[in-house]
Amino acid sequence: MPVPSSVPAEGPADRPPTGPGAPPRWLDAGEQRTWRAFLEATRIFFEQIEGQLQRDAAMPHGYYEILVRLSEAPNRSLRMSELADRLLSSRSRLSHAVSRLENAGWVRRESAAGDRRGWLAVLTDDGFAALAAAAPGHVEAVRTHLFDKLTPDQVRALHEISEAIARER
Amino acid sequence: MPVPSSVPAEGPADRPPTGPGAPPRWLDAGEQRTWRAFLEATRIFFEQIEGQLQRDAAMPHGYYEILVRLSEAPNRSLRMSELADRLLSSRSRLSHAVSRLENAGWVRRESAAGDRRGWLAVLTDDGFAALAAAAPGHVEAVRTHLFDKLTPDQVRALHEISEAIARER
DNA sequence: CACAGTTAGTTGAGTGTTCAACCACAAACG
DNA sequence: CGTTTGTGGTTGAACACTCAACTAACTGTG
Repeated sequence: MPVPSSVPAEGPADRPPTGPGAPPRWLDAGEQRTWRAFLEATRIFFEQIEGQLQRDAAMPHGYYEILVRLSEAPNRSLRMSELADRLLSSRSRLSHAVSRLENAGWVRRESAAGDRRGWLAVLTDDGFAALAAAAPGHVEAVRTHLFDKLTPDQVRALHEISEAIARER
Repeated sequence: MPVPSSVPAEGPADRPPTGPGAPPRWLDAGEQRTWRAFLEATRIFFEQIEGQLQRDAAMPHGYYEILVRLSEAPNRSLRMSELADRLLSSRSRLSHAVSRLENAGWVRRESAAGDRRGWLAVLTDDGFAALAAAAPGHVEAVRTHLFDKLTPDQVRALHEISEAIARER
């Protein structure tokens, strides 16, 4: 017997409509199917993306994104905190990741002018080359496993759905 | 300058239309926006889900899913390989995870009858209780961060999109 | 200008995932 | 039947992420 298998019997009628004491708003059968399909799809998709990048370019997708953001920035460099914000990454995660990218010679740290607490992450030429080498295979994977599987209407819908999910926080 | 910033100049006209030698099919500006919105949405969403479960139930979402699948199975038990298949999990990941769940007293291993290589993962009463305690908060989070943000049409679309992405592999 | 509070960033420990190597048993094959 | 090949599952090392604690420098306030 699954725990949230179906809508359970309602609690007493005088319960408040929300809050910690309220009965859980279980998913109905259709929602349950949508939820599991969504989990399955994202799992399969990101596994493909991650796998392709790891196999062909020896980097996790998160590191690829760091390189992309840096490559787009003026002077191919960005303050650590600014980079973390754009990537929706914790400072800690970014700090660890940049350390590894630095060891690989793809990124270099430079202390920020005017704020002695601050550091810039700078994309090196080697880093740019690694990104340029990785990009075609990665884009192809995104096409194959995402865009090619959807109709133009579905792509539009996915865009709107994504923005709705990301809205507020 | 971003690496895949726009559609690049086409290569020689006698190039093959696909294969490793073909020019990359870069994302156009709209696809790029959709792709980034999708990444952002999934990142935000899973961070919420993971965070809620970690805070309130001290388990990662992957472990919650193991408990759910076991709770749904006859005798609350499943062969390791069957469980791995249903979760789209590697055997290694599942093996490590079940070891931890075993240490927590939430799952127990039982050798499978008839195949001395095989093992069953069995949900314990403590495990069921932990799942039952975690479920309401988790379901609420799924509602808040997914279903509540979408219109019924969008939920339907998300279901179809998810199935399309998961189709074939 | 002292000092309380905030911001930038790093660090290390703990946890989870991957990958390749591995052992034990089962099935298939000549 | 004995040997090969496949399957079920585990293991340990390497890597990545999280969380909390921490240092250092900046900012605002009286």
